[in-house]
Amino acid sequence: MFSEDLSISALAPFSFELSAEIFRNGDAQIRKYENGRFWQVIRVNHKLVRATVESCGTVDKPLLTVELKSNKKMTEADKKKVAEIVPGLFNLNFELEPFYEETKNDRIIAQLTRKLCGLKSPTTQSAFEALVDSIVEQQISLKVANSLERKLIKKFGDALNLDGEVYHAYPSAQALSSASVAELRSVGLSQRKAEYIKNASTLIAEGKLDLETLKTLEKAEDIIAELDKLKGVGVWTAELTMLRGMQRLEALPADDLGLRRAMSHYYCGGKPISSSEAREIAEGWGRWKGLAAYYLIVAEMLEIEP
DNA sequence: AGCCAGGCTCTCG
DNA sequence: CGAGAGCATGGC
Repeated sequence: MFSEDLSISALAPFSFELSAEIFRNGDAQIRKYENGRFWQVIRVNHKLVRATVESCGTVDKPLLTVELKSNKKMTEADKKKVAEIVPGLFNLNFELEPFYEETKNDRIIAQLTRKLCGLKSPTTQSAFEALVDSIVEQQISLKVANSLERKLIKKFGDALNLDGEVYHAYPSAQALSSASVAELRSVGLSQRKAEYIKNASTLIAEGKLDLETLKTLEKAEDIIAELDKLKGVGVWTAELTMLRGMQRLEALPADDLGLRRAMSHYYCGGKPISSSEAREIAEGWGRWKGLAAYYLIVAEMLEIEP
């Protein structure tokens, strides 16, 4: 087993503890945060590497240490690649101050951002992962979806064996493309979702769809429109893919039940709201409405009141 | 037991 | 076109 260490800085303010909290009840073989340590398998130049991240700085002077373990020897080029990948996972280079400035007129968001200062939203290593997860999560409860996602990852994701402990990377588009619909269904997916996932994976594996280019489009609405063309992908799935997998935080997923619950909790005394009411409330949230939405969801999860 | 859960497509009228 | 059925599994 080979081991390497490096340290990575982040734009302040950044709270690693708050930002990693969302992974607390993750799967230890996939991605988890526990006792101040976050780990997951990442793909680095075709090698599988377990990255373990800890904070050794503060919110105002953030610094992270990353420990890498692999069965293959890692080069300087690999370490350099990790120094690009890890900041993406936690949006380390996103500047929060302009976001805080733009939302200061919304009393509730302003108070929550103060209590959650330094919280950044996570991003999957590839946009593909966010797309597939979002398709899996359509309509069903998050508990069911998480169970299906874990099965999908463990069945189709490459395994990394370190000292007898097995970890899984997220399945590649190639792996899900070459699986049969029946195999995909065996993890509990419906016929339709298995077809959607196989279809999107095949387009990507064949180079007919490039999500990593799509995410650079200037207008968020163009990204959503492009994703929406995929079979099985509507606006909700497109917005979640963008927010979770493309570091594009402009979209407000107003159709999202979880967000509407959080908004109703903080803005309407728990009375259920429609998606158009959600859009009205979010008028004052500035440019990164998806990030404001994330603050609400995390605040609700941590039972923080303004 | 049965209904709903962080949607979407297809089919009818 | 708008409304309605169907989907997979787990929790209540």
